[in-house]
Amino acid sequence: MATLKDVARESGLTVGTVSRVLNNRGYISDKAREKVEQAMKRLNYQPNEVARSLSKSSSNTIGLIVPHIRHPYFIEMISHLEYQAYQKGYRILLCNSRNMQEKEREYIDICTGNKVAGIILCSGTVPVEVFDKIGITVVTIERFLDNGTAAVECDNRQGGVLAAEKLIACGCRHLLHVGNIGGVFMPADMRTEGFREVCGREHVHFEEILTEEIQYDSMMYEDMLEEALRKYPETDGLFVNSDVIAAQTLQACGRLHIPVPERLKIIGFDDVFLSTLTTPQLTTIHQPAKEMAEIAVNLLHDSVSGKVVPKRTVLPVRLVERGTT
Amino acid sequence: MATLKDVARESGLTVGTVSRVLNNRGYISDKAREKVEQAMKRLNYQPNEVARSLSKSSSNTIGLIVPHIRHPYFIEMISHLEYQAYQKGYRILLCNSRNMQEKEREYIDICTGNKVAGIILCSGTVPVEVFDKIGITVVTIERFLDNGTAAVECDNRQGGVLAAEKLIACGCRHLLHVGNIGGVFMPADMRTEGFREVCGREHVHFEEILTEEIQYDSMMYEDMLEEALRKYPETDGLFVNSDVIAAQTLQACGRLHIPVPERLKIIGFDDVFLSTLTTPQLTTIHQPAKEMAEIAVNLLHDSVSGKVVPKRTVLPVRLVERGTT
DNA sequence: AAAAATATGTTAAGCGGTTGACATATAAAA
DNA sequence: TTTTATATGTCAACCGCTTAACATATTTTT
Repeated sequence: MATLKDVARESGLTVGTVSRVLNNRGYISDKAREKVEQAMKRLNYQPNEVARSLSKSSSNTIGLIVPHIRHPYFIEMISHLEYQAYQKGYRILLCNSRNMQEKEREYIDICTGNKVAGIILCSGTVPVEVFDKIGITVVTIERFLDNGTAAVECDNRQGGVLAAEKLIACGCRHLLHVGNIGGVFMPADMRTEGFREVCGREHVHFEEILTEEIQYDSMMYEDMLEEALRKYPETDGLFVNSDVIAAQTLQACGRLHIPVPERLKIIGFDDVFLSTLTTPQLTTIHQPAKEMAEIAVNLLHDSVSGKVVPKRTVLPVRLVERGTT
Repeated sequence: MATLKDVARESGLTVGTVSRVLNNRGYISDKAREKVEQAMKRLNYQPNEVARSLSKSSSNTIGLIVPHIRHPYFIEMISHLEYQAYQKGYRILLCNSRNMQEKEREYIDICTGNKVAGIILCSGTVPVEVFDKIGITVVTIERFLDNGTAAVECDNRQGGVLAAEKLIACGCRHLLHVGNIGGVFMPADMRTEGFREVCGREHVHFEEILTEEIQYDSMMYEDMLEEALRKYPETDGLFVNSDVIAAQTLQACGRLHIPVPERLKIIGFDDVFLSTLTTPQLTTIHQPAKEMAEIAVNLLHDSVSGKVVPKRTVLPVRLVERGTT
């Protein structure tokens, strides 16, 4: 494999000049640039990114920490983030915390050890202090770190509001909401707030169920939903915190012979690919994942470049009506 | 950030000894190991993987090249591969070729530039020669490189056989198969072979449709399927090359008022998460993604370690019967 | 008691690119 | 013509870890 030195020799220039060309630094004539490029082509030169990273003590890799690769929401995020990162010359080091503090910690160490440019954090099992110590730029997506870390989120509260309003407008009077387990605060918890607010204002009765982590990890919500629908048989409107839950609710409804949307209306959250593949298709709250990903990468890039970045970016959601309402 | 030198000073030993401890090389006494570990803990030492990779001119990162992150099949693969890699001390550099030769080439360059330990290739838009040149260990999953590269695949032909036999056993007499577009050979093409074979042997009439890349990339098969079902209205048994296609076929059937499985039976392929979320749930050919991922990582690891590895590993598939048959 | 195995130290080159200090040469501007 | 901007060369340190060569000391084995 050819090195910078080889390119210097081949082009009749020095490493200094070649490096200048490579990094667009200082004075370079078109002639020199041309010569260097020719030489690189002839030698099929491939810069050694590892050496580069070492000498700059920073790579162009972004550590992407998610709690769950297979969860449709994170799939969308990963996909969009990869694309945005690629566009800006970053690579993605994929870190799956599996919602376990230990694994998340290890992956954080791996990120620092690999001198990532920054971390995009979609997981949240680790205390803030850990991030304070490592001295790496972090941007969160739909997570909250209480130390001023730049965060990108969607308007979760508004999502809850839209869902409740829609269900009530559809004539539902016995609502049920499946939200996140308490514990650490997450932006997604605000969905519940918005939902409660509207129900209160409109004097509509509602019940609440919080999902456990084990369900989140395994994406097995079916039994829980079946149980819930048995417990609250009068339920005629359901707002759940993800399309995965909504899809599994449909399965449960099938078993319980509850016609949707006739006897039960369902609204999910995220608007992922899956939501158009169920029968009926899911009415859901659209989360602008693409834009969130783009903004997250931009924030990271700007932040790494020393720019001042907004600490909080909230993007609008919207209701997408399909077949379950 | 503490360096090896700091650890050496702190432990009262030399870099040589510390490095020996870190890499489990040469003679080390338990006392020395203890001292080093204590010092590392006190200094909160984190080895600089970049420096390590530079000096070994190889990192512990695996370049994972997929053609499509959002496609349910690759999601499963990515998820399993991440886990297996993590278990063996490898990281994942996520590369999405988007089924474009140019992007795949670029990502290959990125992999070499980043001195990945090896590449796991689930994409296949680039000619073999490219891989011959780069001198990096490659393992393919469900792809074929005509240069002896180790490949992991499932028994695709058998999958086609099982599907055809099942449909025929269910009484279907007008079969339709949706397979891959021609062009480059892929193991998945063997599904079609197996299917044809059984239909021929059993004298059952069948039609074939090949999907275009644009559909694969966008995962928009619905219109195509609707058209196909219009073109072959007598179809009573359908075998498609992925669960995504099967799920979208169900949507098309909904619009065309074709009852499944009463008037049309459908068998998908892959057995991904999605297949239990449609209505009815998908009968499908189970691909042992977890095992394939594990084997792929093992092959890569062994191959990198200089061991001789099998050039071809074929894993069994099985029919999973659910609601569409 | 001699030989071999074990354990650590010392030193320094090497991985490949970055960067700064300083020198020098040419072209453009004042 | 002098000054200034532009362009390149030279040299060497540095990023942090690995590794080989060689020396030396302590144990263990024969």
